[in-house]
Formats: sequence, structure tokens, C-alpha cells
Amino acid sequence: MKNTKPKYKKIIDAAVEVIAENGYHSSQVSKIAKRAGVADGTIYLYFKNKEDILVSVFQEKMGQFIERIENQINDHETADKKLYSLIEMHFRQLAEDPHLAIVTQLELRQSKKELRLKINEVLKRYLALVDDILKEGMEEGVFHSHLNIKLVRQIIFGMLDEIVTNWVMKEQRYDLVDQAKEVHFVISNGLKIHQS
Amino acid sequence: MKNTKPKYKKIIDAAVEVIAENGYHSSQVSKIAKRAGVADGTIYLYFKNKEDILVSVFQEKMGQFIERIENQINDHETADKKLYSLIEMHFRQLAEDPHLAIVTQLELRQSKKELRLKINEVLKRYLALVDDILKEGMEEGVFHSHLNIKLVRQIIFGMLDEIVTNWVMKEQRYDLVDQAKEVHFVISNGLKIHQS
Amino acid sequence: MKNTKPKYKKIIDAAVEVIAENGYHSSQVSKIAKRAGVADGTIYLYFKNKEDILVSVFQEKMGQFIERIENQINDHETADKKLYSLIEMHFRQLAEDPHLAIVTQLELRQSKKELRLKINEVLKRYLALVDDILKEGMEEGVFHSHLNIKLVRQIIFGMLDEIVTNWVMKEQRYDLVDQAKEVHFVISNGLKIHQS
Amino acid sequence: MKNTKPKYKKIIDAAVEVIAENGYHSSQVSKIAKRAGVADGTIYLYFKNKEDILVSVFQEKMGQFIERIENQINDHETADKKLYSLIEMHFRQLAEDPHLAIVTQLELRQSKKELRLKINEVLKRYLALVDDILKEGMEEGVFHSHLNIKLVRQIIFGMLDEIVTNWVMKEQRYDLVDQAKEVHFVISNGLKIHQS
DNA sequence: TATGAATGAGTCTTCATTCAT
DNA sequence: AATGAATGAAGACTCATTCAT
Repeated sequence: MKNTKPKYKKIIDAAVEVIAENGYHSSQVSKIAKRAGVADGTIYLYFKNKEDILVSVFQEKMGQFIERIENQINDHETADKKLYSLIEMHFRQLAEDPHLAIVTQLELRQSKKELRLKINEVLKRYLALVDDILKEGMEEGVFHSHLNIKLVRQIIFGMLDEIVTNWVMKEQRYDLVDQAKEVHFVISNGLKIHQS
Repeated sequence: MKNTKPKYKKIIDAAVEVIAENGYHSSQVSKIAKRAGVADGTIYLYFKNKEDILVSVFQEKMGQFIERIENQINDHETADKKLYSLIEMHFRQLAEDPHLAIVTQLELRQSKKELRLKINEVLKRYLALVDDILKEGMEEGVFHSHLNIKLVRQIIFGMLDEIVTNWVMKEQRYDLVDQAKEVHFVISNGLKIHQS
Repeated sequence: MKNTKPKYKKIIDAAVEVIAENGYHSSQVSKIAKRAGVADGTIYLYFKNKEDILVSVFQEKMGQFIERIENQINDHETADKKLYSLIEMHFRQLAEDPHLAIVTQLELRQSKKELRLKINEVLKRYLALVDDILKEGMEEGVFHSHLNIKLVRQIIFGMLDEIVTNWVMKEQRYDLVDQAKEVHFVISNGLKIHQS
Repeated sequence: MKNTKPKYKKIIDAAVEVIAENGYHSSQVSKIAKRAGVADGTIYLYFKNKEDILVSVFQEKMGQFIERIENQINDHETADKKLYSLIEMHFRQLAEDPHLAIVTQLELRQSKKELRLKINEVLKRYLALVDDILKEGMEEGVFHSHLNIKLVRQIIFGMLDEIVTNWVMKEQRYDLVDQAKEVHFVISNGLKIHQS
């Protein structure tokens, strides 16, 4: 946690709610302040500007998100099981926090370059996690070792991201976690070495 | 082609250029008008509002994009070869039009709900294309027929989309089309039935 | 006249009034727009920003101010008579336009460097006028020719400026033009060569 | 000295520095507090509000300024010599304290009416000094006795003020005190009775 | 006395859209 | 069909001041 001051946390949480409900552009700073129960100006004691709120939300929430996946993964022994666990956790966590899901899948996709770069910075840790699983799978002799890890990492992240986005846009009307098995089947099958 | 009047086309093309160069938020209607060589007000003779320009760009360009893939695919006989062709064409077309790539991958990811829904409408035709290939592969007995087509379609689109986005964000410094083979390998391998 | 468009002039005149009545800092752009009978945004078709209104007021009004003095001066033959004419006209013009006097003497004395530099740019023409009179007087053998023109020019401008400012701050309760004779007496006496 | 408490003085001195360096509008109370080494709130134990800091700076510094001139003047016997001494001291003191010069000549020229009135209050003592010299000169039969003292006082103050302002705006690149002689020559010459 | 975290009022500016010509 | 001058709504951010400790 970057900052444990109670107002900081209250603002972050208020921001997730307000942005999920109204969209980033309709989430006036004053609206977030009111929801957090602080004065408008107080926001600026903790955040550089409005965009910084968005970045901070992502950093805080994604930090936890990734941490939980890291922990969970270690409970499993093979790369393939770890991969399944990652997929399942990815879906589960977003399914459990629909507000956060809306923010990460829709509202955070702003086109401002600076914002995108900061988001990518946070995602690096997640991608590193995927890399580790891939390398492990290759060392185990289970995954094709000629595959370009950077590319496969993009494939996996792209798959998961698109599936979650779809679920959010379909207004979360079905069970996201249910999809984990099949998604894992396809990608695992795709990476694995098969005897022919 | 929705509209063949010369000014309509000039505005569409100007919009792609201007948005690619400046980003959506810095692409004022007046800037697009100037680039297109028309008066500001003229824009509103052809488009309902600013967002409609963006949607129309997507419709026009994506219409062609999908059409070309449709044509190309028919030259191939098996579902797997069609799948490869789709991937290759997806990458090739965006690689050949970097301005368009920037617009579709970055600038179009605005969060306004209405816009996103219209974009999805256009993409339906693309997804239908993927569906056809998948069904064909299942009928051929090559792809696992128990797979949820809607989910696999998301997997494929998500993969390709993420890979193109990465390429755009890395400022197109490497050859995107080169990636087609490996991407096809992974997804094809993932969908195929293997003897164990 | 830099710009003869009627709205430009209306805004300039409204600005002088509003600023004279309320002071620069209490003269919101929207207040000026309303007084000028235009929309807020229209201001920005003619002026870069709020400060630019102030600068433009000065340029427009001071342009006329100086022009009139230039014309008037030419009617006189000796440097000393020209000097008197300059003083009289300086006072007369400001006395005739009390709103302008308030703006130039009080509201324009903002401390922002950029603004001050632009104001000085306009004043150069006025100072050049004074220089010419001084040189002429020296050539006539009437004014001391060893005097530093740049310094004397400051003396004259400073005198006049302070006297007008005092009059404005005393709420213009006495006749400013009445002072011209005595002021001219002192400075003329000060510059002239006397037999001792 | 209005207030001899050490923090009061520290705040005054910090204010002169900060305002000279940053300009009045960029001199936030918090910046002055930090420079003075006190908490923001402490400022308000010694000053009613931000403007009161500025007024107090002027009162403190101008009090000394005038006092020194008063003392110096008494060393001289004739009005004319006193006048020279006043001019020289005026220039010398500001030349020796460039921060103060910037504050008095540029930053203090804010347009808020209340502030200007308080500044004038302080200046009264200075103007009285000038008045005394003028009266003395008239009694000596050296200066024209028909001159309006209030007007001449403005002439003298305006001259000196403009010359110092110019020097400050020219970034103090030349010697201000050097100008005293010539300035005195002009005004003294202007006030004196010459035989014709 | 001293602190400094919190407050919240206040405004310039942009730009999508309109409409008289 | 085309123009482009004019419109006006909308909101992030600053900073002087307060007050509980």
C-alpha cells in the first residue's frame, strides 16, 4: 500500500465507485470528493490531478490483484496448474469486484499516452508472472520451448482481457469464472507439446 | 461504401490522419475540417456529430478491412488455412496503414458507452467470420467440437487485438506480419484435436 | 486601429468600463462579455486570454492617445511650446476619459512581467516623442544640451504619470488640465539655460 | 519598529525575499512561511491576512527608509542641498537593497484600492519631508514661492519613482546613484529663481 | 504560542454545434 | 450545399484562511 492515510484510501474507494457508475469523463472531482466525504481541495493533497486519481486507483487495486495471484500460484506445482490458477484468479477477482472490473476494462482505456504508459508500468509485474509460468513450462518439457515468450504473454493477456471486457459489456450477466476451464484448455493445449 | 460523395470521403480520411497524429482529444472538429479542406459547418452536413465521425471512420475502414479478409479466406480450403489467412491479413492490413492502426487500437478505445456499442456492431461481421471458420473446423473434425464458439471467438480476437496494440505502442518498430505464423501455431494447436 | 471589426471594438470599450468600475481582478471575462453584448466565447475569437484584453485596451487607447499628441505638437514651432502642448494634451485626454484614466493609472499596474513588457513596448512611441522635443530644444539652444535625454524623458514621464495618478486617486475632484501650466513651468525652467 | 518579536521580523524579511524572487501573485503564504521557518498558521498570529504582510513590509521598510533620509537631511543647511541629499539617499537606499526595490517599485503596485490607500498613508511622511524642503527653499528666497507645493511634491516623487522603476526594470544594470546629480540639476534648476 | 491538515469558494477557457447568409 | 462567426455550458484546480491539537 503506497499510502495508508485514511483519506487517501477513502478517496481511492470513492473514485472506483463513482467512475464505475458514471464513467471517467462524467466523474467530476467534486463528485468523487463528496462521495469520499472530503472537501474538493483535499483531493489535491493526495493526488497531483484528476488523472493521477485514475492511475493511483489502478496501482493500488492492481497491486493487490497481482499479489493475490502471485500467492495463489505458489500453491501449485506444475506450470500448467499455475497457468490455470492464474486464469481462474484473474477472472475471480474481477468477478468479485464489478466496480473495479468496469474501471479497469472500460474507463481506464483512455487514449492519453502518459496514462497508458503508467498503466503499462503496473502491468509489467503481471506480465513477468506469466513469463515465469511459461519458462517453467518450457523447462518442464511441457510447453513448446521454441515459442517467443513475449508474444505468448501477449496472447494470454489479450485473451483474458477480451473475455473480461466482453463480460463487463454484457453487463456481467453470466458467470465469468465458469469460463476459466475452457480458456485454460485452449491455451494450454496450444502451448503443449503433443505427440503426433 | 455508405457514402460516395467526395467530401464525405475527404473528411473520413482527414479524420484518420488528424486523430492518428494528435489523439482523439486533441482532434478538434475544426482541425479535421481544415485538413479536409472544408468549412467546420460542412462536417455537420455529412455527420451527426463528432462521435459520428469516429464511428463512420470505423465503419468505412473496418468494412473494407473485413471485406478483404472475407475475400482472401475463400481462396483457402481448410479451416486451419483460413484461420492462418485471417491472422495474417489482420496483421498485414494494419501494418500497411499505421494511421488506421493507431486510431483503431488506441484512439477508439474511448469509454463512452454509446460509442463502444456502435463499434461492437461493426465488429459483429468480423466475429461472424471467425465463427464460420471455427464451425468449419469442427465439421472437418479438426477442431475440438465441444468448444464454446463465442468464447473461442473472444480468445482469437483478444489475442490479435492485444498483439496489434502492443506493436502500435512499441511504435511499430518490428514487423507485425512476422508474428502471424507463431500466433497461428498457438491458437491452431490449441483448437486442434491431438491424439494422446 | 489594429482591428476594426465591430465586436472587437465593443469588447475593448466594455472592458475599459468594467475594469474601471470593478478593478481588473473583479472584472470577470463573463462580466465584460455581458457588457459588450456578446457571448463569453466570443471574447476568445478576438483576444488570446484575459490579460490580452488588458494589453489590447492599452494598445488601442494609447495608440490614439499618442497619435493625438503627435498631431497637436506639430502645430507648435518651438520645443518649449511643444513640451507644453504635450503636457496639456496628456492631462486633457485622460481628464476627458476618466474610465481610461483609472485603467491606465491603476489597473494596468499589474506586476506580471510579460504584461509590463508589452505596456513598455507601447510607451516607446510616447517616449520617442519626448525625445524629439528634447533634441529639438537642445538644437535650438534653449535646453541644456549636456543633459542625458533618456534620464530627462523618465523625469518628464514620471512627473506626468504621478500627477495623473494622484488626480485619479483623489477621485478626480479637481481640474487636472489646470495643472499643466505649473508643471510646464517647473520642467521647462529646469531644462532651460539661464544666464547667471 | 511596530513589532520587535523575532518571528514577526523573520516573516517580514522572508516576505521581501520571496516576493522579490517570485512576484506577488506567485508568493503564496505557505511559501513565505516556509522561507521564514514557521508554520502557515503562525503567519496569522502576526498578520491579519496576506495583504497585511505586504502593508507591514512597506511600513517597516519605508519607516526606516524615511527615517534615514530625515537624519541625513539635517546635516545640510540649505534647502537645495537637502533636496540633493534626499534624491541621493532615495536612490542609494534602494540601490543597496535590490529585493526591497523590486517589491516597492513593481510588486506593490497592485491595484487593490485598500492596499493603495494604506501605502499612501505611509508615504505621507515622505511627502511631508519634501514639503518642508520646499517651504524652506521658498523662505530662503531660492525657490519660486508661487509654486503649488502639493503639485511640486508630486513632481519630485514622480520623477524619483519613475527613475527607480526604470532601473529595476532594466534589471539594475547601471548605477542608480550616479543619476542623482543630474536629476537634482533638473529639478533644482526648475524650482530656482533665475535672473533674466 | 505554534502547528499544518483540511477547507471550499471562485473563474478562465475550450470547443462541439448552430444558423444566418 | 457550403460557409464560418458566434454561441455558452461545463469543470479542474489553487490557495488564503481556519481550528483542533
